[in-house]
Amino acid sequence: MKLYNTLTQQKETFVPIETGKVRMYSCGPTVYNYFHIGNARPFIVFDVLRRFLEYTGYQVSFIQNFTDVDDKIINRSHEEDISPQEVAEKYIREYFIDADALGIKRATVHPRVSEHIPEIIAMIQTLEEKDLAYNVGGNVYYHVDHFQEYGKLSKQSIDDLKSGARIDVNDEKQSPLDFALWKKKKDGEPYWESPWGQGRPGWHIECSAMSKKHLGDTIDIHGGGQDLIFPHHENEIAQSEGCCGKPFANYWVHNGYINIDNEKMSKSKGNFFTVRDIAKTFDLEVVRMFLLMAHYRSPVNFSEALLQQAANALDRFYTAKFQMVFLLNNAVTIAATADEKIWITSLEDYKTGFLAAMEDDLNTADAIASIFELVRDLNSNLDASSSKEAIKAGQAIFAELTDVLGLAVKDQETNLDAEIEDLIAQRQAARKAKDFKRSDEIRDELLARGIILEDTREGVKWKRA
RNA sequence: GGCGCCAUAGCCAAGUGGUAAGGCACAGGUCUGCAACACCUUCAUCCCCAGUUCAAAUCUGGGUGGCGCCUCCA
Repeated sequence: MKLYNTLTQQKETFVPIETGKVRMYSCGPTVYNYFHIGNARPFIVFDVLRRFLEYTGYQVSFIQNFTDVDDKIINRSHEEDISPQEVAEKYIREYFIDADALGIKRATVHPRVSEHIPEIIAMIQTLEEKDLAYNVGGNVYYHVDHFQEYGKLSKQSIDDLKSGARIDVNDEKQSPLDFALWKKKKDGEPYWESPWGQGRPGWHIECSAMSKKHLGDTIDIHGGGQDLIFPHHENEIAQSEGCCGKPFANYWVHNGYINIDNEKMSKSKGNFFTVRDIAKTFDLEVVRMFLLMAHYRSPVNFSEALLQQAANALDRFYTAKFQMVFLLNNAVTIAATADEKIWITSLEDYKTGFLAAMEDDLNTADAIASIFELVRDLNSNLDASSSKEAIKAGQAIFAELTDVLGLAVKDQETNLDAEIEDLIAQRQAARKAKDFKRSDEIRDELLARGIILEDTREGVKWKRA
């Protein structure tokens, strides 16, 4: 497949380091709060990339960290009057609740900073030995001027960065661009013993250390939001390549922002919606659909109206999926006819289109268009006279494609209250007796209870509103 | 100041040289007791100007408008 590589600023054919295997790392959340929809985008995008790579036959080692040592967590622990560890534990649990509802698979490993302090210390020591780090009274900084390639990811020269840098009040640093690898302990903060005294790691070093530990010195794909390109990923490169003397990641993949009224959504701007809040109004699968209907690198605007559009679109998938279940349960013929066999073969075209889209820099928008075309075909060509073989073929290709995207994964509910079942039966009796007034009353009442009835050619069906 | 991104129908959104995918909404039709679902039909020449080319939404130059990074941030 082809992936847009931020490092080279062009689409490149993906070639893994080791045949058949992919090592990828994606920056995970700082666990101090519920995550917002802007955070959700990379989680979903890289989940889909991972699924697609697995679908195409790769064995994927996918690492997504939890940042559980951080200023924001410490602040939160003071606010909530619990320990930083408890804050982190709490929001890691909450992360999984939302991530599960978004259809995000668990990473191969979800490493935590607090469990990698020895690796972090070792890495900083190596950087010190290579004259890429210096200690100022317990604070250790990265010596940016000593890393020749600094700026290669963000396409900035050190001089340009310096001229753009805000005045730094920290006069310990030899250059304003130098960043902390190890922070000296302050009162009321968690700390670990180190060669430089008690303290804790800086933000950037954790990803370098955890990536190295779980995936090795050079990885295939490193992902994250575009806002991490500088300084975070630039600094990761400086640390990892400075330490190991090898390329850190071959492909740097960055997703675009989510905007509110055309402005970037971010916690610092305060214009954000947490996924947890959205879950009150929408099934979170709708959020997944919404995001995948656009290319991962384009900015997307967020609003409830747009989410509703996505919800309606997703309904189309489910209507087709459930219709096939219904048809299969009622089908009388087993084997496909000659015409059906030809039709079954023709379904492969949708897969071809889907794959071409996904292979072109993960074009999920185009891939979803292929699924919509498939859905129209299924709706047009499968009916009560279809054979089980044909219906199963339709189900198989639909499931195969939607599974790659993690969409339309839910099964139809089958259990209804006896009372509601009874009402449906009463309505059927009324309809038979041409008592449409009564039958419409019942339909309205069920709608009020969140049950939508549809009288199809094959009989009455229901679904949740 | 440096670096980068974007501008396609009412809304969303694919499309990097050959005369505009898909979804939502809307309208008309088939189906239905009605409705819903489904299906059929209708709905754009791609921000502006100039250029390259037999041919450009797609390449080049210049505008206009919007956004992002350079500071914690997905």
